[in-house]
Amino acid sequence: MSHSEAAPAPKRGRPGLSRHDVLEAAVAAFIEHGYDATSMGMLSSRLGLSKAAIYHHFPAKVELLSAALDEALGGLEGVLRQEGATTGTAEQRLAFVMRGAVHVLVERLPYVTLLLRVRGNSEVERAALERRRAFDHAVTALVIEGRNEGSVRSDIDASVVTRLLFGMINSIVEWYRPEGPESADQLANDVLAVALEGLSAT
Amino acid sequence: MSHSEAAPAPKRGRPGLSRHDVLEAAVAAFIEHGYDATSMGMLSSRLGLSKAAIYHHFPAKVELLSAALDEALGGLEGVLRQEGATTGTAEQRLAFVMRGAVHVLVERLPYVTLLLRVRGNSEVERAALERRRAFDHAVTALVIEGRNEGSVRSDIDASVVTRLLFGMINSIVEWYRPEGPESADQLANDVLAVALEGLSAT
DNA sequence: GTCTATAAAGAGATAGAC
DNA sequence: GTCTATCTCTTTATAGAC
Repeated sequence: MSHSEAAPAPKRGRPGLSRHDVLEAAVAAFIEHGYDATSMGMLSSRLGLSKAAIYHHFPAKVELLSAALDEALGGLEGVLRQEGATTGTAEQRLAFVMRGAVHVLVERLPYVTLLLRVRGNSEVERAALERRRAFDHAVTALVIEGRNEGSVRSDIDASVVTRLLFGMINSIVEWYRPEGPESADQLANDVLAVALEGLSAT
Repeated sequence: MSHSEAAPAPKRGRPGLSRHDVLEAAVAAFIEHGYDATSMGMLSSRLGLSKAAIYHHFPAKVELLSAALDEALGGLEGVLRQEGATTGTAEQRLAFVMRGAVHVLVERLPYVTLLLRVRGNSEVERAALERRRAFDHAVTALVIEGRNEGSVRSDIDASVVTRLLFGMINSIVEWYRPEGPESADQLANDVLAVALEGLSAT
């Protein structure tokens, strides 16, 4: 193991802020004001640190964004690599991916929130959008398999269905708070129920 | 009728840009880069106009935002005032409001897109969020009536159902383009179908 | 209705001390 | 690992000519 920057473990005394502390505060600020509109000065006052000190942890503002987006995308891509995403009927795999996406969204809420606000205004943002599109395509493929299998309704365009489905799931970042009454698991159950069965009674 | 600023009709010759032209360009830029991150310089180069000239049409940057948000909120509030929103069963009224929201969203796409990105970082934004919350509350009330009536499923929390429902509807701004193959009416039908019946076959 | 010029403040980033 | 000081560029907005 290297001796520099490898272990962000809380060294005793007052070692200053860790890379992770800085990233967390930055993501919170980016969500509040938008990435472009968040100045290094705002970050430094939130952290109780000078602007220059932030550059010790990250070489540029855009690296903060890049690290945050990677955190979100890694989680979503991880769901597709799990066994449940490749085993069973299309219906089972689709349900697994939806449930997994809800869990990632809840467990990495600020990072995914930031990802969903990216519009492609820089190289870093465009690269993130590209990875997000790849994830969406994988889900659309599952929806199409489900139609062929007869488990997903086929009277509506597959990509419209996928978009509405993920519109519903992604909208969770707008209101869900982990400290609230509903657990991630309950939430995932509710989302699955509404998405599959609709909101009509019976 | 007053003679100044009343009729934005295309006066002959080259009368310069209208207030509406400026607003449209500003909203497009705000959507691309975010309100705070959009500079008056960016607007002026999009319009082929100097920065100073924009101040002839709007006294401040924030007035552009205010006018745009009012356009979106006026449309949504208008749906609630129509007869279909106050007549019939809760199920019928809820369907009417959902359909109406989809139509407003499509017809005023850029304005609603901007509204959905507002986070409350200024007085103008907070006022818009307040009006949006009032709209959401009216819809939640319809969902609750639907549950009491027996037409909306009651095994899931009413506000969760409402949020998922409008999460789905609002997500349309992320991908729908009026020049595409689907009309607003078809889209509204698809949204109603998926929201009410779910995406499972049968 | 649009322009040039400018004011005053804030942006991202760097140098070098401690 | 954090600081102060500073560089250079861009920001919103205004003044005043045409």
